[in-house]
Amino acid sequence: MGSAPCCDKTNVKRGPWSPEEDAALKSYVQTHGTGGNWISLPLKAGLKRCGKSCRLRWLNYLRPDIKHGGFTQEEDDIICSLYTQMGSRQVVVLWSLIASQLPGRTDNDVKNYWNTKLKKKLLAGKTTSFNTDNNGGFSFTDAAAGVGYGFSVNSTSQSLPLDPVMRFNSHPSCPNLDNNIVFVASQEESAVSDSAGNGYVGDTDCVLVYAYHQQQFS
DNA sequence: AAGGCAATCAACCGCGACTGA
DNA sequence: ATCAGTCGCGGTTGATTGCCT
Repeated sequence: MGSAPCCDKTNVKRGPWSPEEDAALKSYVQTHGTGGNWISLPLKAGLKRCGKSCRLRWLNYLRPDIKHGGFTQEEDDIICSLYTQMGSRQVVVLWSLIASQLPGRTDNDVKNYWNTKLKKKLLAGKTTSFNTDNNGGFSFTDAAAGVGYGFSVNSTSQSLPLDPVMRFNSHPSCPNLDNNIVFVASQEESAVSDSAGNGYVGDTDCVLVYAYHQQQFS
């Protein structure tokens, strides 16, 4: 059972907001507040918009404390640092949590900034590849450093953990990278697992990972 | 000048979580 | 305990802008 639609999509305006709509929404919220109900707000404010759209517009653009413009180096560092800590522990990145550490920035801002700028910035630096085979074996290559590690599954390594990071660290020939591996993108969603060892499926050709050390951001 | 392409970012979508009746 | 309504989130899309040829 999915959620009930929040509005009649045939009767709401979509797409970019006009200055008039911005003014109407801003004026209404500043005068009356949201009333704890975004769904009924557009009607009261005289807007032909979906309540969710109003909420997003207010939170991401119209709020008085929103900071517009480019990110500072300090903000870059905070985002990278938090992403590193989260990315190695879970598949879903909590953009709202990262944004909460950056006054005036929204989760949408941070997410966009990461996807368009920071991710590429890191890729241009120390890039690595993570390859798996059909038996659960894998290799780890750091192109920038010109170093590669890996192993094949055999009778003695079958008991390694499912989680690729744990498996990597469990293997005697591999360095213990622990928090410094971050799973950023994969060719198959199923190739990404959480650090608890759940859900990793090694049926993909290659999982791209970034491995970098904390001191890069210190 | 114009067309193609890539980058950017505002906005939308879908779904799980939460809350109150 | 259940259910409907709403919120809030991450992921994705698409319009716009700017650059390059």
